Amino acid sequence: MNIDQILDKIYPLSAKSKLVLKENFIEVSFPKHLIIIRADKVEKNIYFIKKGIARTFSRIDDNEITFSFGKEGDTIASLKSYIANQKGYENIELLEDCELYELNTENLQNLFNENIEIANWGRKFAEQELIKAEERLISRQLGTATERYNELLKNYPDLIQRVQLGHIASYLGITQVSLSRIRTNIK
Amino acid sequence: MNIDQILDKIYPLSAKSKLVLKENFIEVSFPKHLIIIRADKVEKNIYFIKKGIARTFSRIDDNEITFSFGKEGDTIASLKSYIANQKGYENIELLEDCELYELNTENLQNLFNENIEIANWGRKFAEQELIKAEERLISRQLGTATERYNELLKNYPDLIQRVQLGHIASYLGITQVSLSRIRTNIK
DNA sequence: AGAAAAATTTATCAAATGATAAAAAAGGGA
DNA sequence: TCCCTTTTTTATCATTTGATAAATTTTTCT
Repeated sequence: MNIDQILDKIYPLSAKSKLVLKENFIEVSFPKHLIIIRADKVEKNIYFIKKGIARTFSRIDDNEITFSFGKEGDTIASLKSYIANQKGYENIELLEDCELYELNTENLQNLFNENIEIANWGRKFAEQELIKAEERLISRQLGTATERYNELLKNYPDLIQRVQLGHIASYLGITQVSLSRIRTNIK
Repeated sequence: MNIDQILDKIYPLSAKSKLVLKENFIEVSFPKHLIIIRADKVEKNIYFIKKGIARTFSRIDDNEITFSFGKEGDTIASLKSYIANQKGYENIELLEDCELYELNTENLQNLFNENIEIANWGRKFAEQELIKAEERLISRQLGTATERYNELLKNYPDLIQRVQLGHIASYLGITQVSLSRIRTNIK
């Protein structure tokens, strides 16, 4: 998924504004297992996934909780850093070798104040992330772990192939052992 | 909490832009128990709470799940309606007699395209809701029901006084009976 | 105030999940 | 390929939470 597709999906910009915004992106590659965003740091960059997959998680006294998975076209960001310039809650780990579009956000605030199209692009970006956050919140609260696992299988059949079970278990809010049990019963 | 305080808290507007935006608000009062936002409808209005308290919830085959509580200064909105003009996931019920600022959103899209300050106000509004949604998602996933109840008590001591236990239980993701049990053990 | 409705507590039993440990299977690197 | 590490499965027992029902307390309405 290329940068034009990613930008257009958020909000359609004029050719001119798009050029101005695109100047702030660079294309980068990072290896599997890299933790690209750290919970204890204020991050200056956000990323859009060109190719690969990532997961957002927090560590709570020895336990890891996975909040979301991101794939091609999705965002990798410390929202607290991006929005409030404060250190965030989440770590983000690359689960495959990834090609990313990196956006340094220091200059973005100036663009928001100068260019109304880019301001609205930023508005839509936040709004779309907000809808996704709400959907995650709702799906997490609905039904049993078994139901949520089946839901996940239905909506993201490729995820199971690309992500290890322990991460999926922590996404579902159960232990890896419980998920293994559930899978046995489904078969 | 008056409308100027609410608007300023989101993003500081020039006097002129603030007047333009404020023209779209009206002050309204509604009684306790009213369901002001319905999950099965596309809602044209969003609200800010001047006085009172509300809860956001979904009904899933006979069970109710409370996603959030809102108090003075908070927003009451069907995010899907506001952002995507589609029917939302959530019902919103007033838990007290409420005084609200009602914002009809049909004209808001035009303002976003015409006034860069208001566009940035809308951006900040979405960003702040996004941070809140993320915090809810994280807090819901952390620790046992007992820990989450104690956390809630610490952060919102007045909530217990104003909201009935069944709603708090469904917010914590447990049954009312379980919460009652937990409270007995804490004492 | 008094009656009716709603909310909360208490109790019992069943089901789901956690914690731990150990075995089996899969994956990665020299 | 082979060895070592990581991941997944399986098993056992303890704990938490759910479902249901009934009793008690609180709230609401006239």
